[in-house]
Amino acid sequence: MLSSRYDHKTVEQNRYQKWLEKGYFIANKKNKPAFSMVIPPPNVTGKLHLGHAWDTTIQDIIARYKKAKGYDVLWLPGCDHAGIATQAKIMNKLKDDGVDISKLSRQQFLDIAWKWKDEYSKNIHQQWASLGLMLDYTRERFTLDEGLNKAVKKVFVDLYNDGLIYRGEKIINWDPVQKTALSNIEVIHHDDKGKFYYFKYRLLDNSDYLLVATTRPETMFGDVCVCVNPNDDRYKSYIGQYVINPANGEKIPVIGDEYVDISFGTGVMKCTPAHDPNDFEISKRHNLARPIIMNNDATMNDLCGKYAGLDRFVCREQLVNVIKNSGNLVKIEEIVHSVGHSERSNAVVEPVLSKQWFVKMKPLAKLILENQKSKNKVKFVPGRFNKVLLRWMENVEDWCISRQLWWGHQIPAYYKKDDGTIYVDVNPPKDIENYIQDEDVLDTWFSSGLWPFSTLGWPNQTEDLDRYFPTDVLSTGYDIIFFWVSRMMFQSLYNLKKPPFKNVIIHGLVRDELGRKMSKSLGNGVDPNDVVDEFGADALRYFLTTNSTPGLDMRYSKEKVESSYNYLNKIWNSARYILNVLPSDFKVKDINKAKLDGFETWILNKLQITIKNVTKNMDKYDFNAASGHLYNFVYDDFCSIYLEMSKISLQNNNDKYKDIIYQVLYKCLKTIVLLIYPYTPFISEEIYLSLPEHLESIMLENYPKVEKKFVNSYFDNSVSLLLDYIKDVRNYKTNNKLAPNADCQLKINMRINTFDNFINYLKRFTFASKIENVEESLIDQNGAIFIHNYGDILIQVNANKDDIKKLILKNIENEKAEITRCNKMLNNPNFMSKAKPEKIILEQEKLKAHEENLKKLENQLKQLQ
RNA sequence: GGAUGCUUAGCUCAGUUGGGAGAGCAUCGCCUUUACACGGCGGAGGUCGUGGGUUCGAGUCCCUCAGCAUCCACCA
Repeated sequence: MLSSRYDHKTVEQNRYQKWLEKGYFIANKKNKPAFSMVIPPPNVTGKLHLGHAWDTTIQDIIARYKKAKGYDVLWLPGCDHAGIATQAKIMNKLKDDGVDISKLSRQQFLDIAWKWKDEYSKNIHQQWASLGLMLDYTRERFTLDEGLNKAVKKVFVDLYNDGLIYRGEKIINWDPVQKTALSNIEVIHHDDKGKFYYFKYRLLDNSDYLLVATTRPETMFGDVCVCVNPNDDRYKSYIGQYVINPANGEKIPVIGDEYVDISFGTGVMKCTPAHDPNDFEISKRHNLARPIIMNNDATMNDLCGKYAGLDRFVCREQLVNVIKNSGNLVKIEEIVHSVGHSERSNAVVEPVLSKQWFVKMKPLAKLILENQKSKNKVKFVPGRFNKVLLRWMENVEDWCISRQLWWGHQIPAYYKKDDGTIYVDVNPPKDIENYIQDEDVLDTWFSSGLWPFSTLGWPNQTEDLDRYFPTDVLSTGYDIIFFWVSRMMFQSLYNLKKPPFKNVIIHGLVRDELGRKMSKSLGNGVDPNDVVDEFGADALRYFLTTNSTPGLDMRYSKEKVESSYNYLNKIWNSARYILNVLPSDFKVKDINKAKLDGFETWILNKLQITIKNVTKNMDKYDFNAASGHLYNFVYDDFCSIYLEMSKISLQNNNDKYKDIIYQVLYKCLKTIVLLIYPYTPFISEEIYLSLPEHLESIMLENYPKVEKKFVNSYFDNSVSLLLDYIKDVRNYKTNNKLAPNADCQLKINMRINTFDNFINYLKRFTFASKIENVEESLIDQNGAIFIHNYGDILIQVNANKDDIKKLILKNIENEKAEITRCNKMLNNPNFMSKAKPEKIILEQEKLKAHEENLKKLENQLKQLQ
């Protein structure tokens, strides 16, 4: 028996532990078709946020739904080592603890990091448990574990041998705080206030100068020339001459290069090959030197004279002053321009020439582009994200994969000590003592990209790989399509010749109640733990998955979590009522449909429609729509109508029919619980286990199926009629300031078949003392008449004649408008020839009904006058 | 500069092939009726961003413009 109030804490307590102990989460049902997903591995840097809760709840709903549908479901958990983020966090903590980081060895650091990882993955496990996620922990993996390392090394070596990984010197994005290279997409561009400095680069004889504008004066120490467009008549003649760099007094040539945009700025550009990607390209064309002028912490180096050792921005300020004093500063413009920042440290990224490892992207991008034209196309939900991916892949540049960190997969490249010969292999060279392994590690996303197959045992041909790969669904946010989805796709297509998943469900971000992105600096983050504590995991899960549209952001709303909670309370209490009303010797029996009366036929039909609609939308991963159908059924059809009506039925029927009502109540309740179960497993399990007959757990149940024998809409019209009558009387009473239970007498004129007890139901819900069935509706001079589309009710109360007249006139107007509308359509040759036949018949029937109503109304109006 | 998404009730949002505008919260009135006051019943509230087009018919399809948001590329 359920307690009198829905209390999420008692419902959710210990439940997860029991599911775990029973092994319900473990995939191994070999006799069933396989269905698999891998979790997007969260970073071991902190707590899970609402975005994780959203993403994983979507997956849990799918997992539980598919399991109930008869699949052998594998949902594989794991965490990501998150190289830069984790290393930075650990280093900061060590600093705070007073540890001298400079004295830390690589191995010492790694020992600390692994302990950190254990601690944080423990937190993550706790959060997964509190959300109720159906994860198969027997297969849990970590992106830095041994198996993954084996996969990473193999992929690196294969790509290297295929010429798709190379080591080269290029301009990369340098994070001077983390002191590592970054890939292009780890750089966040946003508009910052800046300055545009105009400097004179004077000719050697000081007869003239070229005006050069720059936003980064400190890079002038790396200038090797000044460029103009050879087609620019203003400056053509300067090509071949020399000018003086006002920063260091060095003489540099003026060269012509068509890259220079004649219409931009002054039309003269300084060229700093080691600190700008475009300048680097120019230097290749003109065979220029590429001096690097900064240290790896973005302080100036020895090439910068007295500025050596100064931070780049301090240097900038001082240098500008010096040049100003020398008379070579013309003006400073305040501008807003886009500046690249490190995704993790937020430091201004310094473009700098550096030797790094790269993945050659064009051939790999081609694999994706071709796959998305083939039968094996990965289906994106919503579909537009496929285009987002393709557009990016079409323009993708080579991927810088080496990171100057310790926490990650160390690159399996070895350099011979004497001559630097490179050796790349999954195993170290035999004469390892003659080699040094590359110190760098790989970008975290390199190993995440192998996640869908490395976790299943690849490169070994394991049973799991055979059974569960490719995975069926991947769910993730749109913010990591480029980082992760694309990389998994080409890695899988390259290494396994198959796409890694069949469907990708893309969702948005969870924002705060004001629509702002949740962030630490704003302090507006909502901790899922707090929400679970206050409203329960079920309410949170329901809120997250039913208040959003696929692919769009959502706002967190405490009100809506609360409303979800109230919905669950509604289900809880309806269950409590039903379980209370069922006789103690209740046994589940087949319902003989031949013996069903109106309301039972009606509700069972509604139930079938609900099962159909919910299932249809579950299959489309449209959880908002699916839950909406159930919600309407629960509130409107079941609780507001059937449950209330069944109270009357139970009073007015014999024991035989009462038993049918019990069976129907039971069936509805059980079906509701099974349908909502994927969303809200805890409360569903609790109610399920309270049912008179049940299995060991709702997790072993099958998903409801439409029972065709109960599809029967015969009584729909009469139930609608009854409900309309009730509603109209209530409405009438409210509008006439009568108490809901005020006595009234009804005269009704029924023109359709109804069912037993129709009058009893009507009486009970309108508090009518007398109900008469009359041939024609009449206006009673003592009371009001109520006019209805299907029939008429005469409500005998003391009412104002004018009000009645008004009401009739209003109804006449409505009917006329409807008739006009119908006529317009039916007289339209295009409608008649193009519309579906059933639509035409429908319109004709409507027209007929409206015309009849109009006649009656006009008749009534006449009587009243 | 390119691309995408959004604009519907006071607020937050649904609205699936074009065929009588919906929910939650808020609000107003009535009801403590024996599942639920975390409730029930009834109501009020919308020229569906602007302007045009297609259509018998447009929140829905096409075009224009505006505002907001996001992504990509970026000029020194």
